[in-house]
Amino acid sequence: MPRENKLRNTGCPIAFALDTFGDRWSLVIIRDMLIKGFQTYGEFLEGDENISTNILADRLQELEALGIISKQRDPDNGRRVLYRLTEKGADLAPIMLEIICWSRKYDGNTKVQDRIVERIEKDRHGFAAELKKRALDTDK
Amino acid sequence: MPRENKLRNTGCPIAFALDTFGDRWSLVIIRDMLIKGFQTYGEFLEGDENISTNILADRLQELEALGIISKQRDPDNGRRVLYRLTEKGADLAPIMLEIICWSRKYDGNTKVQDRIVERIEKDRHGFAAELKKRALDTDK
DNA sequence: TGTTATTGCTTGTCATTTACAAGTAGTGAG
DNA sequence: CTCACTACTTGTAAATGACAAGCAATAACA
Repeated sequence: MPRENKLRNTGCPIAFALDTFGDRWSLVIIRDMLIKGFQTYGEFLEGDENISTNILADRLQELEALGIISKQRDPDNGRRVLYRLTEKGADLAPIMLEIICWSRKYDGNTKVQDRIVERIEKDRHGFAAELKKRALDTDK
Repeated sequence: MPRENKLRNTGCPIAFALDTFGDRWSLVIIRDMLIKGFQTYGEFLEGDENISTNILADRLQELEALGIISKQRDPDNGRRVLYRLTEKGADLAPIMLEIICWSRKYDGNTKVQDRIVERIEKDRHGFAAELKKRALDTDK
């Protein structure tokens, strides 16, 4: 399906969200930024899941076009590009946390630190806000 | 990518979840079951998003293999097959609700009834539990 | 009991996307 | 002014997706 016909525009929030990040890689990149604090192409590339370089480049461009992330040359090192979450991107934190809980319940292989889980169960909202703040504070 | 190599198995809950429902259609089907109460192939097929019949058949089989849904012939009408969410599937309700909130915030075209949004904001947990219960109670 | 309609699929074809490998371009450091 | 680092682009073969058509089992009806 060509990219420009990708949008379903049915008014359904689930369809809209899937048109935005409904693929195998977008949320992995967003996780890298939101949870792991990654900011560069190289960091994404060396993540545990071994994303292909062309797919990574494509997704970064797409996520930027969708307003989920922004890019900027590193002022301190001109050959480095810094990717950061926008507010729209950082607001995916609550979804991310619910996904973590679900996977932990149903995947024996999933590893999540106990303190993370406790934190989510005790105060999802506050934890999401903290992740969002941290992601946005790397801005200048 | 061949289906059997699809699993990343990195221990990351986000990657696990995406390996389960990280595509353009799986969550749409689950939404149909969880929110709209759809149960049959024909209902899914006639949904607003116009899913292709081969993709639908493939996803239903995959979701069943993953333990997200179960299928059974309708005892009252032998040419009909009833698809239902398992507990694993119904437990996706909290994720679904967070997605609804996010899309409503960022997609001007998204239509969600005000009472739904109020219900989510007021008591996410209780609302998710209600959706789950309703989905599982269609069982016999 | 034979015909027709309903329901849930399968098959075929072509376009698009993915994974993997290799190569290129701009920047900075020595 | 060469060399390495960082962020990409390009090429290719295989897998997946969308669209259209057809098939099979069950049930309703004559």
